[in-house]
Amino acid sequence: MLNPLIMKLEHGARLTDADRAVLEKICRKNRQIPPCADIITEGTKPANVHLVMDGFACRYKLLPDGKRQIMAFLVPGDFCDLHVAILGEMDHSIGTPWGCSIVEIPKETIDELSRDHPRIMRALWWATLVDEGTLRSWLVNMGQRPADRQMAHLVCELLVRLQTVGCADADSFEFPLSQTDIADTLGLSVVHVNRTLQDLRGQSLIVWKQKRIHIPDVRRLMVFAGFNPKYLHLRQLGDTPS
Amino acid sequence: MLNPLIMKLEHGARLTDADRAVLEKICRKNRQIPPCADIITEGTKPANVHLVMDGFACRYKLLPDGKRQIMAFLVPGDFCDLHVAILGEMDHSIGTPWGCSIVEIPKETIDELSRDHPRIMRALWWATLVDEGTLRSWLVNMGQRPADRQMAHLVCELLVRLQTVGCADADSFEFPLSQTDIADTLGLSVVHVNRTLQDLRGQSLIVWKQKRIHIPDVRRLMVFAGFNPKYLHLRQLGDTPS
DNA sequence: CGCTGCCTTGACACGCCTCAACGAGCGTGG
DNA sequence: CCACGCTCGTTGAGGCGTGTCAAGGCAGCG
Repeated sequence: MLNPLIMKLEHGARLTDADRAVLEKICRKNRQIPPCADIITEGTKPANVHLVMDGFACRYKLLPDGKRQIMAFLVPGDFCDLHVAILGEMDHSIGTPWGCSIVEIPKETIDELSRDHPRIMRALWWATLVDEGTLRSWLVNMGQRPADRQMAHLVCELLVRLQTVGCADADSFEFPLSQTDIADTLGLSVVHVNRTLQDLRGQSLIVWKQKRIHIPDVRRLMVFAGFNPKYLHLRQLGDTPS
Repeated sequence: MLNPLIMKLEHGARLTDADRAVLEKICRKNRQIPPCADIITEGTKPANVHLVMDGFACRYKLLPDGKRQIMAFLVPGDFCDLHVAILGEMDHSIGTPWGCSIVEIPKETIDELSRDHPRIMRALWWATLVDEGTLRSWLVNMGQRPADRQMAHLVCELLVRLQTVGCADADSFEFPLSQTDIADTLGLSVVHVNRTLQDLRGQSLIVWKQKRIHIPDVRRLMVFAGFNPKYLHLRQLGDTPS
């Protein structure tokens, strides 16, 4: 199986074989995180940089009244805290209610990359900026779309992102989240998520069972959601260099 | 009057007098943007980098059905498109329904900075990451807070950010936006924004008239909004280096 | 076997939206 | 100088989307 980080970065920059070898070496030591564990907690300053290699994690924030807002899903190839060296303390937490495997990369390795491998470093900044674009897209989603299209949009995004790293086939992917997780992502109640989901299933837009989402007609779902993948800034691998 | 960019970056890195002089020089050629003009339009690739020096601008996205979502306010010292060299095409627009003044910085100048002034460059990345933190905070705002607290939170954020660049006094600041702009920011209808505002005024939390917002009791508003400025990652100027 | 977590359903309440109309302020042109 | 048209803020009435509360079903698991 191919390395998801490399697969992802190929969409953000042209890598050489040497670059790939360096990345491959960095990703060697996988570590399994059990379900419901935090990877990084708000207010701390992680010593290493964390990278998801398998499964799902999420950025989230807990409010004083116990509400939780999920602000991003981290899928294989995504960094948790690439920027913490610049920013200092984490202003949110990263956890995995579902379990995942990660790689811990020493900060010094990142420093070495920025010194010796400018192409890789540029690709890492590309990834950070795509994260920001994704965040903006979520904001549009929450602000302007009704619940059913919000949910559809989220599913489209995950399909494309997972395909990019080889973790989804043409019309389905594994999806370990609970309806409560979706509710905290979209700012809806669980009850409403449930009903909306039934509605989407009734329209044959999304079929979700046994921790797997299947999409009978991808194009129809994308139209329904108003999904435009441009914000992910994926370069088709044959494109001219940017 | 002091340069807002320098004032802002002082919160993100330790600058030397030489750094300040370089930044000062970069900001010399102001250009006025008339109200309702776009500074950068979605789908284009700007040739220069744009920096707001006075007034307000905003990142926004237009949906096919005409809805608008404002995703960020850009105040003096904020960059519009620092990252476009890495990302390629803009995935959203930047405009100013209210007029503002900006500086255009050639890309080559940014390249020079990254070669010759690593401290400044680091500060610029800090600014980008703070933008991302702000975006996350807006997501929490929209997802978890009712309209009145959303609005209060937005006002708190703007007060602090404008104070940082010397554009607000202790309890008030100029605010040229319309209620429609606020509605498109928070994902609410104008009518509801209007009523919520009256409610806040009734509680003496916010007084907004003649394009100026005044806050009778800042601490009370922050508590009401659940505002915690940590996400802005402002270093107090006496702090130890990060 | 009886937990416990998750999904599901129903009834009801409320926040927020839409439509529609009107008023205040202001620039423009007759 | 006033009439006009524009934008923006304000109000009212009514409806829908979504939240809350509460209960029950089902599967997984110790």
